[in-house]
Amino acid sequence: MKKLPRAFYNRDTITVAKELLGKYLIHLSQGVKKIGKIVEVEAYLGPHDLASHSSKGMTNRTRVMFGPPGFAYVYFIYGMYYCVNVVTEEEGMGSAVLIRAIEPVKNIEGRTQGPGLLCKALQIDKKLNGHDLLSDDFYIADPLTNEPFSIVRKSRIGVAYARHWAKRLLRFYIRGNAFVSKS
DNA sequence: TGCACGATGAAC
DNA sequence: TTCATCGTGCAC
Repeated sequence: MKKLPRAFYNRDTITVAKELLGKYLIHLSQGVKKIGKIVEVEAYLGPHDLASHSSKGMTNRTRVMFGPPGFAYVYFIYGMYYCVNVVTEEEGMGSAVLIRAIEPVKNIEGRTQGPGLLCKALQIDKKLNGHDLLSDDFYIADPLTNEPFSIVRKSRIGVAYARHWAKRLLRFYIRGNAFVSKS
């Protein structure tokens, strides 16, 4: 499968978010190649986006978000789950796309509907924070066959605190896909 | 040094 | 609607 090039990530965050739908997220863990198809994502635009972690500025936690595109930003939340993001746009922009759900393709056990669950199923944890997605053990690739689908655009989940930014339609998912976390 | 609060998920 | 559970950011 063809790994997505750095240039794919170095573009407008909303464009990257939409184009990530249908792509394969691949993690080689303990010799096992786990593959999931991305079916739901959310765009986090940068420091001006009040729902984005980068709105706190560059801190020890958000450092990776402000780094170059095509790297993984993995954070720990609610004392029990990890969430994966893909850094987008030029270095310093603080923008990223949160992967919210995947459809199991290969070697996946457990549920994958939701950012916390998919990380658990793919065995993604803080060790992968700052990992290059052009590496050979954790990356995103084009699927072998592309099936057409339509995209649903909704507001993001769990960001009510972000005032008007909570209303922005920055969540995208594959219409009708059974593995989307919330319709 | 302490504390309030999540880009969640599951149970009640 | 509540709870589990802990790292982070910011107030003191």
